[in-house]
Amino acid sequence: MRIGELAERAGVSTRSLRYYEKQGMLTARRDANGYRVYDESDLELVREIRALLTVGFTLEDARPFVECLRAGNDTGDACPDSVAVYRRKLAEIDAEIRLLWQRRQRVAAQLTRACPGCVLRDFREG
Amino acid sequence: MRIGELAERAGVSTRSLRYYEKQGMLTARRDANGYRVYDESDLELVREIRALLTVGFTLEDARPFVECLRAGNDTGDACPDSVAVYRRKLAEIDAEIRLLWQRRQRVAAQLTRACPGCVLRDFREG
DNA sequence: CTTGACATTGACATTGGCGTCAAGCCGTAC
DNA sequence: GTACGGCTTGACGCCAATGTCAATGTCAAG
Repeated sequence: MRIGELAERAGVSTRSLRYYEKQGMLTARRDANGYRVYDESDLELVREIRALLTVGFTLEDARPFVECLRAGNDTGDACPDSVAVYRRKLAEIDAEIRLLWQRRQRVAAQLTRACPGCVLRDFREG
Repeated sequence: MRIGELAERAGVSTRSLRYYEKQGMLTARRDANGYRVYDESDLELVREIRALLTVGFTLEDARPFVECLRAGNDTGDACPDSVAVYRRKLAEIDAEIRLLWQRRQRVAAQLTRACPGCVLRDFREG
């Protein structure tokens, strides 16, 4: 299939597919016209990438998963590098949540100080 | 005082101060040389901005606080607009935390599936 | 006079994942 | 032949908050 069909089937823009290719996440054969040609495995690959991006992974984070799939595994997370990324991302997410929570506490404290009753009123209203 | 001293005392770069000025967050008198001249109230203002930035506010978020201080209030959050920003930021932070939490759950589920025992082992180790 | 520390403005680089043109080639249908 | 849609590459825009030149001006000390 060509880039338009792959984009359609994977639910991404053609722009994104070319971007992924430029980042080395995707490779495409070319036909006589120079048009990119993809097969079913490329579709799976793009779907893997999208699934990871939607849970907050970066493209770089997704790289080991892509390489794992390319190596012939049926899932991208069948390789130790991918599992390591899972664990690292979990830690990152936890750190972010802690940071956000601290900020929340500080802002809530400021709000309470600036406008006593505001926070309490929130709880009663919502 | 001039820009270098203000930067030093507020703990920011001179580059940042000029940027704040370009964004309309800070105004400076100029002496005969064209050099920016600041007073103590400007220092307070910059400190207010920094305090807000460090809890995750954007410069735009900080604008009502700056205007509140300029209006003669002794704290930046003495005005309703500032309080409104507090409330909005609280809601934003809560939304972010919820999103991160959902992601965390999904990643944890994937990790468990890809490597049963990994998550449990984390709890035992740490 | 020169050096050096400070000041000025302006503009480009960074990070990420694209959207959105722009200009042109390819192929098919009419 | 021409119109249309899909493909190609390339490049700029966006968001935030600076960092980092670059080229030049100012001022006090030696």
